Amino acid sequence: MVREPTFLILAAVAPAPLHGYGILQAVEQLSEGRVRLRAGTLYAALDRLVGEGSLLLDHEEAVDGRLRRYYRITDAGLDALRSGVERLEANAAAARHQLARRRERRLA
Amino acid sequence: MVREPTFLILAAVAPAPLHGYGILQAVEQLSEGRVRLRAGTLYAALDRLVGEGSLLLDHEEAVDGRLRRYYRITDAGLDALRSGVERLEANAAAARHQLARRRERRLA
DNA sequence: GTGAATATGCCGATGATCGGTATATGCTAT
DNA sequence: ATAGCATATACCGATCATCGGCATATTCAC
Repeated sequence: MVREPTFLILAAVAPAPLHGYGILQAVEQLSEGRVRLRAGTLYAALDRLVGEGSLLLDHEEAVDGRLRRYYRITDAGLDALRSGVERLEANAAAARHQLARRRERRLA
Repeated sequence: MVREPTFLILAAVAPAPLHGYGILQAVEQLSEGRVRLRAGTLYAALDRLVGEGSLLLDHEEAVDGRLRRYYRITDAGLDALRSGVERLEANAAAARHQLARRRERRLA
């Protein structure tokens, strides 16, 4: 399964191409501050996701002499993200069901 | 974050004490066949979860000369499971939101 | 002029999971 | 009878994503 940082990186890039540092901030917002990516995690994940075909380098932009490398999500990346969403929801629902079974058992 | 196999193990044990092999089968059912735990993953996770205080050894039972070791979830384990559920749901919702933003952008 | 934000990237360590193997019993089909 | 499968626990080395820290360079604010 795709892990939390990778999942949120894919989610961050889904709407439109975004550069590394922008992804860092987007992930923090998306997760309401719960997940602050380490730079090492981010750039390693970007390389890996490009290698897998989930992302691709869209273009590079120089802003104030600082290079921005924009990544775009691919169809394969979208598939991975969508199936990840379904998987998270299925696992959450299964766990909720188990917690409900526990409550029933407690009352019996 | 708690990973998928660990999360499903906690969910499996939530309703009532269960032994290792029973957990293996419960996780497979809970995940609708998507997750088949390796024995190594399972027993290592059980030891780890007991060490963390999320599970504890409830009792041992001998059935047909085979020892069954029953594990029970603790209050700390329930807290971990519940916050895991919320986290999965929040991440799934955030990703769905991003996918919707993408669709809006495509149409514009 | 010091520190924070922006921006990318490398590196070693950690740790959960994978995949395989070992051991032992009981059941079932050939 | 015996080979294979299910039950049941457990160890082992390998993999790999993430963590945590460090390096580098520029711009902006105090």
